Amino acid sequence: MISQTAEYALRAIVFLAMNKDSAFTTRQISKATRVPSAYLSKVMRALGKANLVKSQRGFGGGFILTKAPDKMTILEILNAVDPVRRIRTCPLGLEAHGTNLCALHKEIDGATAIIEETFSKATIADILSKPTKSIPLIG
Amino acid sequence: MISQTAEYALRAIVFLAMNKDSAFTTRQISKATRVPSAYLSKVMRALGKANLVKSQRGFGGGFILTKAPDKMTILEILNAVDPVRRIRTCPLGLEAHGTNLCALHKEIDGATAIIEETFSKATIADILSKPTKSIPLIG
DNA sequence: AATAATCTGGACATAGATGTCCAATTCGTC
DNA sequence: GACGAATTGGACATCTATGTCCAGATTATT
Repeated sequence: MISQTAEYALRAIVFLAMNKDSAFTTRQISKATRVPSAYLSKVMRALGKANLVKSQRGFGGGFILTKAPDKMTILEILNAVDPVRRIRTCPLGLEAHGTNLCALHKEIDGATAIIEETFSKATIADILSKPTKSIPLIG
Repeated sequence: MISQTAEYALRAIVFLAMNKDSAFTTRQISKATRVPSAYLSKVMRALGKANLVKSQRGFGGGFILTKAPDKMTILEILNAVDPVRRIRTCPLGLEAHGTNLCALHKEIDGATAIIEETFSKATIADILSKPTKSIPLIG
């Protein structure tokens, strides 16, 4: 459904949102989210480029969210690391089709649109506030 | 959204459904759907194993659907080549979570469920009957 | 200023998805 | 039965996603 990288990015963001007033290092986030730390480093860079987290180098540095969890959607995070790709032109490259998708690709794109819509409405704050038997990520 | 392999499988099935009374060879399907023929051969095998097409070897052989297009759903085809994976246990492998997904994974699995639901309701016959400016796959 | 902690960027390694190829098998036609 | 058409199965090649590593830059502390 979503890539491994996207899964990692979401875990990291949720973790930061749970502790949104302090910065955390890659190693700390890695430990809490069980994401390989070297790889997480890459993912965090991508999140930084997309302006979802800001980073501070050096001693006492780390990552922190750039905005409140209720302003941050799952879709934004996915798009930062592994963009949702809508189908805009005929995947067969048929000139005659061009921008008019056939029914098959309309259907697939329709499903993609539903996902996009669903994830655009789901904020990180929603995740944190949802009653559940398991605290997100940890124990 | 869906893998390349799944896209290819859907094209092949739709093509066969459009001509559901005769058999077509890999080469013919490949030409019509613009799927690399050697790779399509593999995809067709997978569809055969899943009992969505039956094959006939030798002269005059080829592939034909095993059932009517209105009995065949997109989900079945996806599951034949690239199964929709629901999240059933905590992806972090946290013992304490076990089968109780945290809110993040509930959300992701929820989206997966929506896709599963959508595609389980969409039959190949639906695709063929939908009014559209572009005939599926061809011209 | 020296040091240690931390991110940044990029090179490299591994694994899985995608794609190609060929020998073996099956089947219809002659 | 010989031949050509077609699938089957598996080996191999290539590309992309995932994962590891290290040198360089930045920062707080001393």
